[in-house]
Amino acid sequence: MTKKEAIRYAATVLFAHKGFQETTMQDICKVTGTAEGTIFYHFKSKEQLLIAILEHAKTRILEEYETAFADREFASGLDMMEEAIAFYFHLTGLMEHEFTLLQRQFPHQLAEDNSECRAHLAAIYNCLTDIFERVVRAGQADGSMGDFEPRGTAMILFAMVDGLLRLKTCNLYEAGALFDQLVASCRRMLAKPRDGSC
Amino acid sequence: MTKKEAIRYAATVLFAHKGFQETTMQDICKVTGTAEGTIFYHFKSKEQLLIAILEHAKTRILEEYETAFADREFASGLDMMEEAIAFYFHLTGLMEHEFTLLQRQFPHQLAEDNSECRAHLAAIYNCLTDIFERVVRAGQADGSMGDFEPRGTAMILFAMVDGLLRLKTCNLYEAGALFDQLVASCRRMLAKPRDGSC
DNA sequence: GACAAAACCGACTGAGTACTCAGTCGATTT
DNA sequence: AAATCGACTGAGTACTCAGTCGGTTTTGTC
Repeated sequence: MTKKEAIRYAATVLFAHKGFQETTMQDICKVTGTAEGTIFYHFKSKEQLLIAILEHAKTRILEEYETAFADREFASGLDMMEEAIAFYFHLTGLMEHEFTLLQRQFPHQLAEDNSECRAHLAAIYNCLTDIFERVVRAGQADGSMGDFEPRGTAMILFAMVDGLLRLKTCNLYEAGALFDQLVASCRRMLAKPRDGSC
Repeated sequence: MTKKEAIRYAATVLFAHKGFQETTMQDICKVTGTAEGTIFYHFKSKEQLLIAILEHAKTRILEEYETAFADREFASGLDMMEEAIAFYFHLTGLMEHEFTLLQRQFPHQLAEDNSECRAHLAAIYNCLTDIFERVVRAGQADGSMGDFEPRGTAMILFAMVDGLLRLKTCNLYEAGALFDQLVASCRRMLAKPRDGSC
């Protein structure tokens, strides 16, 4: 790992767990064993360091998405939904620190007046919500899901998974323990309603 | 409004939207038109000011809960669920700044090594999640809901509502627009499965 | 080995920041 | 009229932190 990568990684961990403002450049120095000047040699400001972290996270998330969903076939929309939730859990395990960071407000705050930051965040969230929208459309196409408005339903699914992850971040509940229950709940929520005629 | 209340209110708004570390005591002075010393006369430190805010939020939430749910009868668990979600949306409108603040990490961070703060947060989250647990138990008692593990189901419901609210806080989606769809989704998720025999 | 460029170092700067404290002022009590 | 009180003031203090700059080391190339 190059020194630049080490700095970015250390900053990711520290920003995620201590906060942006709460992390000093000297904290990053201590962890990586570099001098302050070195950080500013590679990243021209603390803000640019954060943006580099977000860009890297975006790139990795899009890559993981490609390998997980490109050229895949699913038995039904409901099965694809299960796969999508599993992918989300897998991703948050793989990129734990990055997701903790994304759950914080400072990236969204920076996004308000920094278009580069805004673009990275938008790419990440579009990718994550589009997965669920694709799921709903696929389920409706193959008849395994009811006729619900796709975008809104996708946002509800995303809110469920993301909300559950937040409980973990805030030490309120161990999200992983609810995986099976979550999938079962989503199946009942999305399945085509059986009409009473029989 | 007394000066002390004005300071607490201004701090709530500023902490919620700018962050704790990012808000200076001088910011609060400007908004309230007081001198710096006055803040420290009423609250012995910046941290104690935050704790006072959380205590006040806790008190109000518990009060609102009392008036909304004490001595109420519901036609069924499913109807009570709808009422619970409506209550949550109502509350987040009423105490917008407090909820934005609760969605931030710094209260949870302070809670780690401040037992007073931890107690206030625990009281708030226990109240909010207990509502949903009561809903599930009531629904199972009257037969309108399936036989799902109550605590886990309550956490999923809470994650849905809280996750949706977060989308709003992060400017990703207007949560209110999904209220009807959310309620309908939860009904399908919780309703007793009709077995195929007929 | 010579040389340039890239990478790295760490003491230093100056703009803030939380908190203090001696003192003001109007109201109430003695 | 004197004494007491408590809310409030704002300049001062000790300290922190992002960012700079002049210098040193490492690396790649001929």
